[in-house]
Amino acid sequence: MAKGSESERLEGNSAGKKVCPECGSDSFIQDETRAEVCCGNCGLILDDKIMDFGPEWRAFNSEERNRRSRVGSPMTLTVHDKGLSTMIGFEDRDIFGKKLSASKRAQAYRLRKWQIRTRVHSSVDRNLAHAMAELDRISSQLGIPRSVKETSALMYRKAIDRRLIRGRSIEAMIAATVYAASRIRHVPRTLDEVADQSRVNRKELGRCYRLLIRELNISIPPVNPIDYLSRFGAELKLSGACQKRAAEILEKAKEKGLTAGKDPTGLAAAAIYIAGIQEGERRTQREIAETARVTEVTVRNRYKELVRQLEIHIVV
DNA sequence: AAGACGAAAGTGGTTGA
DNA sequence: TCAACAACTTTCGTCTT
Repeated sequence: MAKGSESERLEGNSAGKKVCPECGSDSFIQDETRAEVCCGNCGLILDDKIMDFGPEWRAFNSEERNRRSRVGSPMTLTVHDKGLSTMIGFEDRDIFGKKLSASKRAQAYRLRKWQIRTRVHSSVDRNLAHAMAELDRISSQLGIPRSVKETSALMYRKAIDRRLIRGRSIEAMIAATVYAASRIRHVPRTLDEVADQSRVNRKELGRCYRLLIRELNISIPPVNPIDYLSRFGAELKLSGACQKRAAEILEKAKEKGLTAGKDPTGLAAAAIYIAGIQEGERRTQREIAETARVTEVTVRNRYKELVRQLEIHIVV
């Protein structure tokens, strides 16, 4: 729902159809509070100078001024202090580069000491600092857009509040939030992909994920195979038309109830195989199976099924 | 020779008693 | 807790392009 309205606005603002120069995807995420537009598939930031078109509120007191001010660095949840703090520097010089007096220097030293103590040395913050570093690592490995990263970070913070982290590994819980967030934001990664990039095995990851959604009362609908198309399509260098064709096939399959209980990656792979043949961009079953991380047999079974049930005629 | 096909046996996860 | 079960994987021999 939100995704649709975002991309509509984007297309409305620009002349012609916009596609990501990095991966060719045409889904974008627009974030006015961060003044950014990024690719919904690979997370490439396409425009970081968009205007805030919100009303120019006037402020009548200092509280309102703080709330309504639209300058300053953007807030982010992926840094353990949300990126808002000012660090007291290490050089004992003032802004003009002049040496500080002895008493000022002593004061700066004390401030620094307390800043470090309060910032990183409380156990929650230490945990968060570690977790956010891991989140950075994992999401860059998986090529995950920043909006998903923010969602993960938010979930992790909630998990800490609900005391779900103690006694469990930070890596496992972060990986679980990444998996969950990628599904929520419709750029799913498979359990295996996430597990491969963390030091957690698939089983443990699955357990943490289930715990997370149960305890935080999050309901995540089953993965829609269509959500995989842009990523697999980009990896296989398929045209937009071909990806669109694959999406149509999956829509029809869904209407006919052929998708229930089937591995969504396998379905996406099969649809891509069929669409590739129809659009003259044939890829072998093995190539597709590899990118979708299923076996050729699965691609084959699904595609045979689709062809039969949807009465698709393929001219080879 | 590469790709596609399909049978058969094996695997991990879910369901229901 | 266990067995039945469906979906998927692995493996392999055969057919097609």
